[in-house]
Amino acid sequence: MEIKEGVKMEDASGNSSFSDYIANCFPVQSIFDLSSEGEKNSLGFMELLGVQDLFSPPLFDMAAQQVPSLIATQPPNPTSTTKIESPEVFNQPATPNSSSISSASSEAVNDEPIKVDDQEEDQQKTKKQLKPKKTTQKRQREPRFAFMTKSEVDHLEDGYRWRKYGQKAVKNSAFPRSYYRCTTASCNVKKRVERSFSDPSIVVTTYEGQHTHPSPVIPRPSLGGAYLSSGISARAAATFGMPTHRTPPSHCPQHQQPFANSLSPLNSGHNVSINASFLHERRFCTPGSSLLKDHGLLQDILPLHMLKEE
DNA sequence: CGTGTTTGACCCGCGC
DNA sequence: GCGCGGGTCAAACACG
Repeated sequence: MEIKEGVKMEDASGNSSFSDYIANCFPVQSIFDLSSEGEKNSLGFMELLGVQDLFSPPLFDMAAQQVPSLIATQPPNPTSTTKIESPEVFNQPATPNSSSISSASSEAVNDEPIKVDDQEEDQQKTKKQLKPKKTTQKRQREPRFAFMTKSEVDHLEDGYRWRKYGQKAVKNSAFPRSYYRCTTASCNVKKRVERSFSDPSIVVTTYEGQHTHPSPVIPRPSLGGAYLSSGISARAAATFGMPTHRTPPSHCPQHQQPFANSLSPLNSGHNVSINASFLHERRFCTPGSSLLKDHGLLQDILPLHMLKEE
């Protein structure tokens, strides 16, 4: 059983797709559709990842600059995109080995990058429920990203600790939706986990907000380990809820294959983007590969050929 | 005892 | 205004 993930567009504000989000070892598809307000959304991918404060700026400046443009220019793929149900847009697999259905989600209604103010607002809005006082300010939501993961388990390991705070039955779905919140005190990241109505084997994990902290689960392991050795890869993956090998779940034996060659939609024609963040994983797919020299964090960000060029 | 889950109640936004 | 559905709270409970 393989895990297949993707990112879907929450609320279907757009329909451009990253149909080839992740292929080979970890076939993940995604759409980081920033449409509607997306074109003017300056929210960098890494910012959305919540890693902007966690890693060295140059690398992520690059990614943040390139990724949105890729997103903006990423044309809808009529051959691989299938609207299964409205309003959410799903992506049918474009490749045989990538059966993940995915689309990207961002509810970044603002073109402003996420700032601390947003987090404060988020805290306020949560408290607001307890207080009868109602502000006239319309509730603002964090950017959301949804991954569709083909898995038997609902709650996938992503390196972060989550506390379930609610569960609701979903209309038109036999499967309930679970609500999780990052257990870290200062972190407001939430995620929803639900099974796809159209395909119960697919788990839709929707992340909302950004982690304000590194992944608390299992510190960086030694090189050559079976787990991620890259904080970036791990965090990037974890931020998006991508299963990593940092915490190989016993309940998920071989489901979670390392993802490599990932995020190809972001990657198409550019080879620079978040997908490179998962490049590292490939080393686990092909451990014998001597082509991959250790470039440290850079290797997690830059594709191999770029490293060679530099 | 600390942490996480369950679950009914409540709040809020939205459409009619 | 009302009802519906989504989202959240928080007490009770389970577990290691």
